[in-house]
Amino acid sequence: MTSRPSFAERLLAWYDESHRDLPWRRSRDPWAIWVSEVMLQQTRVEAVRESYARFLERFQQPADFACASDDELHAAWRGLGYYRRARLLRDGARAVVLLHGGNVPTDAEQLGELPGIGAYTRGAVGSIAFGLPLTAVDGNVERVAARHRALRTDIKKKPAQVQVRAIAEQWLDRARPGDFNQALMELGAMVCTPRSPRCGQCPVAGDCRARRLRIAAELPVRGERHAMTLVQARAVIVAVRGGVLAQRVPEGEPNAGQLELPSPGALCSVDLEDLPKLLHDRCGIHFAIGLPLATVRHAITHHRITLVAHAAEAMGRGSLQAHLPDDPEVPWTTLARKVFAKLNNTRPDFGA
DNA sequence: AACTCGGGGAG
DNA sequence: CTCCCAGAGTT
Repeated sequence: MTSRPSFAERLLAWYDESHRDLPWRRSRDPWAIWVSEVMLQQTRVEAVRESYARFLERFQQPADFACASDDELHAAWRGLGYYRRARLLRDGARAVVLLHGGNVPTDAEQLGELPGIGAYTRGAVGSIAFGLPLTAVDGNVERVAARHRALRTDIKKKPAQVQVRAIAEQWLDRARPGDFNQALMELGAMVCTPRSPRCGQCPVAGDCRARRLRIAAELPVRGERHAMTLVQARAVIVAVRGGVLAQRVPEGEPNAGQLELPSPGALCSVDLEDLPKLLHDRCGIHFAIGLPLATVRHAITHHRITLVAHAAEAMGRGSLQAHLPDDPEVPWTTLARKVFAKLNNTRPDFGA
């Protein structure tokens, strides 16, 4: 009786035949791989495509990014979200400069000790850039493993995580670990998708338990999600020479360090009558509030924000500074940019 | 173990 | 609308 090709053999044959030609798959430079892996954390491939080449051109080596300013960092990361990832990547780049002479360490343990590099990124960079026999378990791998073995326990809980690790370890092709890890993720992204999996195209469908049980689309099992919190926020638009007044988002709040329109906070529900006092508390300035100019919606983590931006005049400036609304180098929050975009649509003279 | 961080595209 | 994505750090 001839045995079926191994899981890795079938997967790699499929990958060699049909994988996407993505920019980071054309490089074996550990810094380029690292950057791509961090950008891809919780972020779609198409969103990363746009930022990736530009980032690497601006920051060709860890040492280049290690000395980036906060505003440079923000400009390079704009549109990707999770800006903390970028700061951790910079921390990691600084550690590489300080501890390893500017070269990404080829040792798995040293790799894993760098800021921002957890188990997944260590496995991805180590296997892809250096050929180390490490697994790289991400959401795709969790899903493929849960389905192939019909794991019905909560995929994010410890027991399932341990099982998925063991399965990936067993599957891993130690001759081509980097290609294997990418192939597993490619399968999750293109075939074993969260909804409507394309089992007919799957190279390992033959021994997939979930498919045999016809429960592939129901796996993996996830726990209850955090309920959405509705927020009715308000902000003011104060047009001055040189742009509009902006405040820095304080540390400890989402988007810390970026610029927002003066407001009691993007996650703070506000009645119109309370707005002047709350603004004074936050900015130390008295504002005369005018009519609403724009209403925009935005979602951040588990908050659903409806922001009303009012025309206003400021009695003094305090610590607020004027910035140009449409300058891509200014670290406006996405929420603020949505307001500007709306104003440009409804009042075409606004940006000028 | 639970919670936090952004944003957008698919279904 | 809802869900999920090449996760990691903090508490």
